[in-house]
Amino acid sequence: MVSGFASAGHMGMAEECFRDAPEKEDAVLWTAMVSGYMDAGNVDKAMEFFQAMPVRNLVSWNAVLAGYVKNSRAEDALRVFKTLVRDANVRPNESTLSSVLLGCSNLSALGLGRQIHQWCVKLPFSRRVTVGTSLVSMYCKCGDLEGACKRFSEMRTRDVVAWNAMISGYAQHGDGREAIRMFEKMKHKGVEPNCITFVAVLTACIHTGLCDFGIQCFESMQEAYGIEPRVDHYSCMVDLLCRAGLLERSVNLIRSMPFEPHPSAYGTLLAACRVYKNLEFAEFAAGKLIEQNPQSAGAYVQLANIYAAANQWANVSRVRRWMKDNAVVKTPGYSWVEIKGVIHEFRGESEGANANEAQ
DNA sequence: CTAGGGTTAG
Repeated sequence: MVSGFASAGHMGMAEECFRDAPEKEDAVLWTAMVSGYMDAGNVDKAMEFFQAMPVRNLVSWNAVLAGYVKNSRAEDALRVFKTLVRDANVRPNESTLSSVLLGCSNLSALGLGRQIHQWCVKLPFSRRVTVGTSLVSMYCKCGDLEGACKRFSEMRTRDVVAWNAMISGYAQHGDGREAIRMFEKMKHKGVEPNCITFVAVLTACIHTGLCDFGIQCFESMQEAYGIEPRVDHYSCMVDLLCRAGLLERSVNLIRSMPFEPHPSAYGTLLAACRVYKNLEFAEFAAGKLIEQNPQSAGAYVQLANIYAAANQWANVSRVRRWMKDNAVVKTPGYSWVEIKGVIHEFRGESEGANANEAQ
């Protein structure tokens, strides 16, 4: 019940249940509170519970480790990992390693990642898929693509997740063609791609400018693999089409989506409209963005700039009035400089909906 | 109760 409330984000209820529990020594109960608060982003509360635990097991330690990483506190995660290895009377397992390697990735701490890699080779479970995949991912994110390839080739079994890590690694490093080659190889080996595979492949297409192949993938994921595209797939497609200058196709795709697109899709479109000087679609994209977030200045400014570039000054002032009517708050820009030990702060113009001087 | 893979604009 405690973990039920915790996973639903009702920490108040979870805490009530926790207090009423008959067995106070139960590590499972305490760990549910720790991970519940970690998931809710309340690291301090989570650690209060962890410190107060009468009995800790490996899962409790892993919950703290994973929680720190999730809440972008990788340094703390690594600190906990050191104490875990040194003086906690628990032996790390796969999930310990996954979390700590992800922590290394977030810090781009390649040296430390390598050290942990060397150290974990000796462990009995080091050859499992999960550990291998975590290593591949860590090497990719720390910029050592060669290291990632080595780990990948050492793996005895490679499931979808392992392939996805390698494919997206190539895609992230701008080697879209190699990513696509891996994708073909994966299919050849009989591993079924899943929805995340296609996000990685579409990303690779974006980076490599392979518009037609991307469209082909998008279609085949539905027809050949029965995977329904999600918001992220649509976002990739919008980006792909926009970069190729196919604005109309991109708008049609957005219109055909069975759900609301991610706001960034409109942002991508708007930016592309500026490049390709398309006023009609710019109005459409900016309108949607403003509808979703009328107080934010970004879309108005973009739109006004597009009109200005087309010498449509009447429209520029229309956008300005529109901004005023919606009481747009422009977050003021700050800058500071240190002169002889004194910090001088400057604040940009904050009021006034002057679309030209913004940006 | 913990734990491996994911993207894009400016």
